[in-house]
Amino acid sequence: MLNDSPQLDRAFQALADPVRRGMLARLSRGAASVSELAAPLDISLPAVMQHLKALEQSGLVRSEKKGRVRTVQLEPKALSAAEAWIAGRRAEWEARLDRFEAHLSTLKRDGEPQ
Amino acid sequence: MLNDSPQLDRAFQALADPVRRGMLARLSRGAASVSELAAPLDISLPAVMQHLKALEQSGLVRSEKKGRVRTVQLEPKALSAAEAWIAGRRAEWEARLDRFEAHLSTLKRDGEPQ
DNA sequence: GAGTTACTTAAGTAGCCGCTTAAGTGTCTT
DNA sequence: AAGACACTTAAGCGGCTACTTAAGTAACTC
Repeated sequence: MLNDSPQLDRAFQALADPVRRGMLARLSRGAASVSELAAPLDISLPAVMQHLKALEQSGLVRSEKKGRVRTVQLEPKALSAAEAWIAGRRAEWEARLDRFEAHLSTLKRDGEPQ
Repeated sequence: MLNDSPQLDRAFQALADPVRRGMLARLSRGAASVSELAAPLDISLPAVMQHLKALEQSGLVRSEKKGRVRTVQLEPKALSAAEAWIAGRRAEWEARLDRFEAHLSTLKRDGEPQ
């Protein structure tokens, strides 16, 4: 498990903003243009562009321009990477708890050794 | 699904820093004191305290002081909350993809209607 | 009670973040 | 060719972040 990953930094950083999470939520229901992403938001277009840039650099999103319209898509791989990091830590913690509880019940069954 | 959650903001923000992810990784192997957390790090103790504060405010970690030692523990609930948000978006996206592919194979079987 | 240990608080600083307005740049539409 | 549209770039600004050093405070240890 690699904690020192600029890619994970960027992914979690991107996820830390409610505006960007909103954009991701919208994108999870299907690809969208920049203006479609901007429509429900109360911020300027350039601000949206900057959020989009953060999302692209984190790898959470991919976009392509056709004519004058840029279409943005979710990139589930980066989403998985972030999810997996968390899941890994939680799994480790819970495995440790399980071992501890197993140990406790052993003591209960056999009586404290020595 | 709630994107406008300061708690999620703080959790992902906390996860966005490699030092804090390192601390969480250490804690997933068991509780630790502040100095134990600080030992492998090349930063001052006050800096560690500030990271710890970020982790506590995000709910990812809980700590308790006994005598002069503060012991820090992972809080799997907050970890799950962050994990679940990501999983939710990914699930939605993948369900959409599945429907789309099912639709494609319908077309292939039945021929394009109209 | 004097020193050591384990934090803790305070204050200051450099750099990044999210936003804005203003001014482009290509691409359709008429 | 003129205008509208969908971004895109640039520049600036206030607030937050991640440190630092210096100076506490409270709990052990001798």
